[in-house]
Amino acid sequence: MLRSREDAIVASVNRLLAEKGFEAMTMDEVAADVGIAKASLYKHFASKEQLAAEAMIRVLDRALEVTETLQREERLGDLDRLKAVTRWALETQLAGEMPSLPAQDSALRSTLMSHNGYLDRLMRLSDRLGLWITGAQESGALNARLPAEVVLYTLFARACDPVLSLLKIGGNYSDAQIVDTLISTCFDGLTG
Amino acid sequence: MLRSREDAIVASVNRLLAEKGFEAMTMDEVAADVGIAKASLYKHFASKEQLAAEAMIRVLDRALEVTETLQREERLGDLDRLKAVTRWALETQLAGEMPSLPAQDSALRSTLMSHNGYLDRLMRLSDRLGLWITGAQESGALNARLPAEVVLYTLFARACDPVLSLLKIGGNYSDAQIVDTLISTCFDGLTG
DNA sequence: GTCTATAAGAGGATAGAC
DNA sequence: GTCTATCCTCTTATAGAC
Repeated sequence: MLRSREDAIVASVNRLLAEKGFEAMTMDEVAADVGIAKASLYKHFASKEQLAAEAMIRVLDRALEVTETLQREERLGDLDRLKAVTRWALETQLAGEMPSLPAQDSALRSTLMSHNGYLDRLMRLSDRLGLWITGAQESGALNARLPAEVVLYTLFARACDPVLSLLKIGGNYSDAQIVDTLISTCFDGLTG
Repeated sequence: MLRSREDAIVASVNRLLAEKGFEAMTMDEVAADVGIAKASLYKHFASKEQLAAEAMIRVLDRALEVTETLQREERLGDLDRLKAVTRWALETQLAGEMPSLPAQDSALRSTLMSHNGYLDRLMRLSDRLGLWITGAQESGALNARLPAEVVLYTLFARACDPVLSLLKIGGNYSDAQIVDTLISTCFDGLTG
């Protein structure tokens, strides 16, 4: 019961973070969205930063599940796997479930960087993606002149790319078209 | 004299916006950075949002100058021009002079969307880039299956791409390497 | 136009009863 | 663990003297 209440809180936080970002999200909104008093939030989580960290952990866990499933698909090449996990991230963003954190907020960053649960998951995910990246580079499917670090950062950034929300707001394309287009521009570039 | 004072204010705002973003920048910091009292700021500019709009206008004016210079270079193709203006944007970001605004803040967005000076410049820039985009697509230099809107949004987004600051923080690459790499991933993709 | 001082309000976090 | 009520700090913006 406590667990499901906390799940509900984190689910609300996740959605609000995706919708408005960390700074614009207020603890009053979270409490109202969950349907409890603000003070009760603090019985479950120590701070707004901790709440954001829990939401990120939830997303990282889902990403790790996705990568594990893709790893088991033996008919897939490493480039296919990278595209598939990118597709999952774009679809998650499209569904309004990809929390967006500020790139440089100091208070939040220091909380995240000292949060072992978060760091552990982030490193496990980075390691797995790193293996796919070097694998795809060795097979020639990915540009081998790009440092693996650049590829990794690019994929993480594309998972939160504001281009998706601009296209969504424009309303001229279906969700599937948006995802396909962004996969194409990310991997094949604008020159195609 | 009034003009140069206001120039100094906007220059500080521009730098602070690039460094910390709109929400993290405070009017106290701006006043301290310029070296005047906070109340004096409000004799020049009505609000924090107006200040951000002025900083954006300054950047858009510089972008328009860059595009005009590139338009006059007759030996360049449209794709070369698009790459050159993207390069300028990345170098501006590297120099800590590209203001970063939140993608979805409502108060700021409504100020910007009702600011004629801002809107006018944004549309003039978009129009010019739009001509280059369709030109490059017609000559086959740019993927003609991509809607011009997608290309335009992608270029705007890459001008503020967080990947640049991640690579800069990492410290493993020179500024020139970072810019070349991001131009490459943007136009040629990760597959190369 | 610049300053000091302060209003006004938002938002994170807590006290203390139940 | 939940609530109401409140604290406290930060930040935007303004008042009013010079």
